[in-house]
Parts: sequence; structure tokens; C-alpha cells
Amino acid sequence: MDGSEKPPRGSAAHRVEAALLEEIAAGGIAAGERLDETRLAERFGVSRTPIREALSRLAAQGVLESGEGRGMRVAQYSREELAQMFEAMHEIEALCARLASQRLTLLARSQIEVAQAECKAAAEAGDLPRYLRANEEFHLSIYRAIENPYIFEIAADFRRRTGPFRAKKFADAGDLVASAESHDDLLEKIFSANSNIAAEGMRQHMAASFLRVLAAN
Amino acid sequence: MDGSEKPPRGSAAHRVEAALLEEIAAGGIAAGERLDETRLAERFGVSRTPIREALSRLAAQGVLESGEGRGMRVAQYSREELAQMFEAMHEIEALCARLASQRLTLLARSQIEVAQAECKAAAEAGDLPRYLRANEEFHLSIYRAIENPYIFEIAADFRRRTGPFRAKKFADAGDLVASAESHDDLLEKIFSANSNIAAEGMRQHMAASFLRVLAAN
DNA sequence: TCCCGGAGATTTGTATACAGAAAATGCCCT
DNA sequence: AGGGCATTTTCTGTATACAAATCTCCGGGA
Repeated sequence: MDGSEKPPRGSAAHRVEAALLEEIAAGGIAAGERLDETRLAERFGVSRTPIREALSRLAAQGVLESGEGRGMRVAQYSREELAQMFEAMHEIEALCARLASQRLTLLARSQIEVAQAECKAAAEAGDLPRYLRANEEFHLSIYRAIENPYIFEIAADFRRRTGPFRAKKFADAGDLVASAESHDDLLEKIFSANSNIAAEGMRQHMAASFLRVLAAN
Repeated sequence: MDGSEKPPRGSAAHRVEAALLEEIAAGGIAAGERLDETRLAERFGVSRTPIREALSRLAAQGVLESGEGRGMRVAQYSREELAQMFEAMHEIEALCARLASQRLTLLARSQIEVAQAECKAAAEAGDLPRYLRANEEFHLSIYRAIENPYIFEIAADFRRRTGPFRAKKFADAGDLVASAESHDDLLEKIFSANSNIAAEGMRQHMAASFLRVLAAN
């Protein structure tokens, strides 16, 4: 929830939390999969106590949930739930585009352009992991341009939660190239100095993306 | 983080979490104040373990933070940070009003009206704790009308975090009455079936509120 | 007077044990 | 074969103990 500040409480618990979060975001632990405290304790070489703390924190952040039966599971979303999350994300992304367009500094613009250049390079190389990282950085750089950490955090949180589902829409290298090209269209609108055009451009960009995600999930 | 679903993990830990959250939101524990595990354990009649779990979860939600020195403290915000949070909340609230206006069912409208009636009754009784609860419920009922749990959660989260600061704007019973009356104006706009008027109405309502909050903090 | 170091007190993080609840398994009867 | 009940196993939540880290206070020296 915090950006960058002081080390959070507990080093083993924190290490476990961060590792699990990264693994879940990359799709390494599937939605619905159960996390076993005892096995995780063995895996990380600690007692159950810091494991429970890490799991509990991830649950408080909505990454895990107590589902049917025992144990924590990676939060699962039905298609309907996924669609609702995308709808919320859709609104937040449009808001971000509008605000970014209103507040854009030359420095922020330059950073967005650097991020887009990396997207293009990764797409041309047909390198999916690299593209996924670059794509996230591209969108995060737009959120940063708003210069409000709370808005940044909301948008970044959606990215974190939907990451595993969104990754599935890229079937081949052509998809990467098309995605990177759609960024160009989007940036034209964000840089147009018309915040309504920016918001509408982001709506279209995200709608196209979500339709592909729903098809792939 | 969740609205209403299954009982969250842990009954003592959960009870403590909920009680602390309510107390913090009502301003009963001040921003920056340190929470002592041992004393809380005595107070709630449990061991440190569930206390630690509750505190850890509240930290994951941004309500508490590990600050300078030992222990968890209620999260503190500078005026600048508070203003940024309000700016973000302002945008989210306007978005909520717009969507609620677009999606309002008769049932949802009725529930909002019940909540507003309770606000008025509490204001007329000059009962601050009752008013604070009623005011929260009023706003939550608007978010519920959107029927998207993710948007609900974002807006509710801001309410949770800003609760202690917002509570300080009510200096006397007249403030309660004025606040309840401003809800009438707001509802007229939300019920107007014009989502732009609804959004603008909420912007004004929240801006007035934030200016009073900044003055009081 | 001020600063530093050491000792004691306090707090934090974790490991382990225990009790209770939930789930799984096995057995018996229809 | 299927269902119900009893028993066993597994998991969850919590209490307690311990070690390490941090904080506070006091005394001594410059």
C-alpha cells in the first residue's frame, strides 16, 4: 500500500509477503490455488508465524481470500467479477489519462516516451517477459505524470491484481507489436492537451484490451 | 477490503481489528499516536498474537504505519499529503456520483433516503457519534448504488483513512445540521438523472467538506 | 554543562506447544 | 451401493517463551 517508505514491519514476514506477491502477479500461483502455511514455512525456512503474518497482510490487500474450506487461496474472479474489476479499472484509467493530460510536464512526457520506446523494442524482439515489464512501466509512467501518490496507488493496485489475467491476452509476437502500436495512438491523445480526448482515448484503449483479456480467460 | 462476504479469518484478531478501525475512524486514537501491543492485549483480554495480526492487517490497509521508533502508529499525514488524498478522493467521489446517478434503482434510492433520514435525526439530536456513523452509511449507500464492489472498495477505503480528519470538522451541533442539509442538495443532483450534474454536485459537496477539514486539521 | 558509553528495561519478531474446529476416512447398516 | 455416524487426521487460532533489537536512563569524563 505504501510506495517506498520505511521498511515495513517484520523482515521474514515481509520477505515472504513480497515473494508471494511477485509470484502471484506473474501467474506462478494460479487463481483459486490454496496456500498451505506449513509447506510455505518449510519452503521459506521459517516458522508458521511470519507465514501467517504475510498471508494475513495479503488477505487484507485483497490478493488472497479465505474461500470455501480451509486455508487461504489466491483470489479468484469469475468472468463477471473480472468484468466488474475491468469496469472499475476502465474508469480509473480514464481518470488517470485525463489528469495526466492536464498536468503533463516536459520531464514526465519524456519519461513516458522512454517507456514507450522500450515497449516497441521489446515487441519487435518478440520478447514477452520484457514486453510485460515494459508495458507496466509505460502505464505506470502515465500515472506518475499525475503527481498524486494516492491516485497512482489505486491505478497501480488494479494493475497488480489484473496482471495475471492481462498477461494471457498476448498469444504471439504480433500481439505485442499491435499493443505497442496502440500505445502510439493513445499517447497522441494524451499529449493533445485536450483532457477529454485523453480520457476517451484511454477508454478505447482499455476497452479493446479488456475484450481481449476476457476472450483469453 | 471486502464488502460483506464470508467471515474473515480469525475471530479475536478480527474483533480487535474492527474495534480499532472504528475507534481510529472516530478520532478516538489520534494520528501519530502509538499503539502498544501489550496494553492492547490486556485491554482486549487476549494474547499478543491476535493483536499483532490485527495491527499488521491495519498496516497493510494503510490505516497504521511503522513510524519513527518502535511500534505502530496511526497513520499521519502532512497538510500537503492530506490535500493530495482529498484531491484523489474528490475525483473518486465525483466518479461515484456520476455512476450512481446513471445506475440508480428504486431500491438503492430508497436505501439512500433511509440513510439520509438517519443523518437528519442524528443531526437534530446533536449526537456526534451517531451522526458520524450515519454520515458514513449515507455515503456508503451511494457507493453501493453503483453495484461494483471494486469501486465501492476504493471509495470506502478513502473514507476509512480520512475518517479521523473529517470528524474534526464538526465543532458543534450546528455543523451536523448543516452537513445533513447539504446532503439534501447533493441528493437532488444525484437523483436528477443527469450524471454530469450529479458529478458536479458531488465535487462541490466534497470541496466544501475538504476545505472545512483542512481548516480543522 | 555536554556528550558518550554502558546497563537495564522494554518492545519486537519468531518458534513452539496446545486446544479446538473442520475435514477426511473408515465402518456399519439398510 | 449409498448414507450416516464415529473416529482419526489435519488445520487454524492462540498463548507462551525466548532471543534479538531498540530505547531510556544514569554515571563518568572532558
